[in-house]
Amino acid sequence: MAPLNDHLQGSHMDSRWNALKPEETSTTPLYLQFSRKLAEAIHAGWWQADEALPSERTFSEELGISRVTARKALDVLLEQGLIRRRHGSGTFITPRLEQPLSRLTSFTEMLKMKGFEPSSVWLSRGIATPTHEEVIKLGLSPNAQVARLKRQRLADGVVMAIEQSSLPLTYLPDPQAVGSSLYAYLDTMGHPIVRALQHIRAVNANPDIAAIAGIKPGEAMLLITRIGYTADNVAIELTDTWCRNDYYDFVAELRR
Amino acid sequence: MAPLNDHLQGSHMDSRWNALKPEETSTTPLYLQFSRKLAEAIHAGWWQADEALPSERTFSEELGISRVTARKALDVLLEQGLIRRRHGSGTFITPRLEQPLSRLTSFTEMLKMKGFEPSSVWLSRGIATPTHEEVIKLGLSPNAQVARLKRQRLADGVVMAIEQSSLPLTYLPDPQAVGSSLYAYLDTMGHPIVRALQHIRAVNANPDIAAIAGIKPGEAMLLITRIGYTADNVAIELTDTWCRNDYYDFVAELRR
DNA sequence: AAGTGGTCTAGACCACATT
DNA sequence: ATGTGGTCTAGACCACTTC
Repeated sequence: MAPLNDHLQGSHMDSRWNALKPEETSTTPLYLQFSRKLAEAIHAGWWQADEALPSERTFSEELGISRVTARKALDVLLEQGLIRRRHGSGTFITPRLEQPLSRLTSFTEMLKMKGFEPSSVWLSRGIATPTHEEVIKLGLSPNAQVARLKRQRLADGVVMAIEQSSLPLTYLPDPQAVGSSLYAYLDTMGHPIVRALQHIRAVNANPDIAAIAGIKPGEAMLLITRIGYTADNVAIELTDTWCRNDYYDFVAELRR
Repeated sequence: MAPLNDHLQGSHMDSRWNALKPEETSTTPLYLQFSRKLAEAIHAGWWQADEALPSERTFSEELGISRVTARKALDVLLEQGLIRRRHGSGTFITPRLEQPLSRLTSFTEMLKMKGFEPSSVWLSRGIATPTHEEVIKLGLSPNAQVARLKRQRLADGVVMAIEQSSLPLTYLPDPQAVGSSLYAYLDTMGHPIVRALQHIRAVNANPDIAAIAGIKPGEAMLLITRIGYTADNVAIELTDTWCRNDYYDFVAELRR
């Protein structure tokens, strides 16, 4: 028991252990319950940056779960970049400044982290005959039609990106029904997108896009083409996002 | 024993099991040994796309390792997108077409996958006084100097990218000593880079870069700024990579 | 009903870091 | 020497898919 931590070992920590304990009634896996609760605790600032968490064995004993399970929960947070492990030394909170890591920080996530308020404005929503690209990438039959959605993405009122999505009409029969979140709508319709492939490349803004985005034609933009798949591995979403490079950049963390 | 697989269960599979068995002498963890060998086997085409692998229990018994260990090895390949699991059904090879997934496919990786032969040509290697950006991002002291390396990245003889790296002179005292791989050199010097943050954004090519890259000024390029960290979490590498957008694009897979 | 992946346990040993 | 993360085991039960 390190003396330095004594102020945390009394009733303070007792109530904290309780907050981390798994619910008897819940059916979700123990390690997921614990990993979520621990993530909340970290975000709530229970520990300082670079401060060591309780050891895996301590978690195990205090929470009444096996060490393997506790460790598996920590694996999840490690994967998210929330914590780091030092062999023989301990498990540590990743400093906030270095946290924009994880896989690929994107879209509204980054904006929210930077403190912006994201919003969006519909430019058009309707039904169209698919382009050649859409037919191929969405695997459409020859006469099928697509729902096409186009909108501006704003942060604090400034246009940051233009987004155009196409979906087979069979999956989105009424484009007008989509609220502010396409993904949320697909969830409620029973066709959630669970996986997506994103191609990221650079393009010069064409006059149309430039006008809508409020930049000069020819300016470099990031063009992200996303293909979204359902759990059945069917491609049902093709989205192009033109991002203003002066407001947008992507951060990715690589490890060896 | 499914009759359909009988042709794989005889001597064929016997020799295969041996190829997957861990080495008695090796000190590397069992699950890593197995995961590597299995990855090789998959790339060697032991199984077809969408074909089921042997079950976790089968691997466990045949290889003399516990199921937990076998499963942990499979976790690694799952993470890489090489396999997929279907609860109650089995573990399956990911079709090649969908494999450019993983985290973020980049640089020479993608080229090699597409069958190109990567190479590089030095444009300059020397010592310089750091820019303001370098001082800040590398945390240099006021009078420190940097080693600066600049090169063309080619694939099958065509320029695909321009890369400029800066490192504190203390970590790279002799820029001329670097061979074809900066990372390999740093490894041998005892300062391996284990983690890197990459910022990806779009820029218009300036005349200098355009000339070297063989494109028109103003063309959109991907600019990747990478900061590489050692195990001690010290930033020792700052690299800008300008990528020709007609040859380069990044692919990332997202999951929910 | 049988086979598969998904979760969980209790205990063990090793390698590394700190003291 | 002690504590920590890293690996490994043998066995168990559940949930899902397939037949």
